[in-house]
Amino acid sequence: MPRAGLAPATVVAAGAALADDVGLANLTMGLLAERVGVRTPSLYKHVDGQEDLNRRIAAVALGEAADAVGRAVQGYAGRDALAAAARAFRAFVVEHPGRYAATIGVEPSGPDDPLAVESRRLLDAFTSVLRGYRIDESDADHALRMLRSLCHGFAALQAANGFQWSADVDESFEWLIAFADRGLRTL
Amino acid sequence: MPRAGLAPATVVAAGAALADDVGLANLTMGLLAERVGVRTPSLYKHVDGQEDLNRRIAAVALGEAADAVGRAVQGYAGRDALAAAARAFRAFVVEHPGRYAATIGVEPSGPDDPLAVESRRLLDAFTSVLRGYRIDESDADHALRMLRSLCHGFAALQAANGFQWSADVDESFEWLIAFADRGLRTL
DNA sequence: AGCTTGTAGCTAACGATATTAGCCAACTTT
DNA sequence: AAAGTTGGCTAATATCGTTAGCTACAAGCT
Repeated sequence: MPRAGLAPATVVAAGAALADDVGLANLTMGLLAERVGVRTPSLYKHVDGQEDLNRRIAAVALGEAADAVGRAVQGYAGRDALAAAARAFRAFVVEHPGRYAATIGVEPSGPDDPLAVESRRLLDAFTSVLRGYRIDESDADHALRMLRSLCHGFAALQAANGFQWSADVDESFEWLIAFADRGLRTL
Repeated sequence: MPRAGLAPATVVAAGAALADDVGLANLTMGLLAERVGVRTPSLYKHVDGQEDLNRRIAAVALGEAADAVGRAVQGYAGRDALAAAARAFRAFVVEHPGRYAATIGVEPSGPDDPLAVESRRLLDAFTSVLRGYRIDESDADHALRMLRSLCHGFAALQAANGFQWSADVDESFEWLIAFADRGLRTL
């Protein structure tokens, strides 16, 4: 039996892709094993179990999101930066619903946990957006939380098909960006 | 073997309470059976399986949330109504994280699905808040979605311990209410 | 009262899934 | 080439969700 040449990173990447394909809830060890061409128990040589796998997928997702947002923001400031960041974030969630779902509800075990590191990177990307506004020191944390809540809430609701009625979702999102921008400019 | 005198509603209520206690992810049929004093398979006489149970819990949660928000809003308008609604909603989510989690990702099967009915009631409660503001017809849907995203996002992030750093979470929430109020008044 | 009938609850059993134990062969290192 | 490390395998176990089929309780009818 020839070796498959797996590595933890390979397994995690495949897991993330599979989660996007079939939904995080349907991500099973058997399915993942099949995807990487190996029998189920072999996965445990690379990953510590389902919880560990989930954490690793979440870390990857947060890192990718941070990259996407950071890249999108480059060269922009103020409203343009806000719009770019929000759009990039939402695009990521829409394209990768499975791995994004893995990030919901996971808690970093400590400040050195890759999860915490990547999470901080994503936060930093949004913080840089806020630098384009004249925001009082005392408002900074609140504003950041507002942005996160807005983006996360919208993305989560959309991913869950939470917006059922009429109006166009893209239009609502643009409206929401304009709303946040106006509010941030008049603090 | 004396009968336990169960009814679907009893089972669902116990399931919701149990979800709040142990977390939705740890809500198992065996645990629920034990809680209501019955063997596992007996639950299936009242509920159609785990998915059905989840849907029913979600419907209950949405109904309760709608009641709470509707009650809180009574007698208030404008900013006061907004603050009351937002606080009531968040309080509900914080006190009932399990049943609220059950509402995320469930899709009503049709317009008569209790899930859809209760969901609409909650939406209506928030809509009534918006009536206190001078909002253009074309903005109404977007504003409603903004409100939902904000509330859901904040509640979800808090429930997941997503706010790790310094600033006080309650303070942030009040800041967020003020932010939304200002934005809605200057549409 | 006795009989009938619907059904709540039970035991037994099955299938899926995560996980562990223990073996063996394939690479790596010297 | 020998030794050691380790990735992959088969086999086995535990936990869940779920179904099948039996039994006995309770309500209604004669």
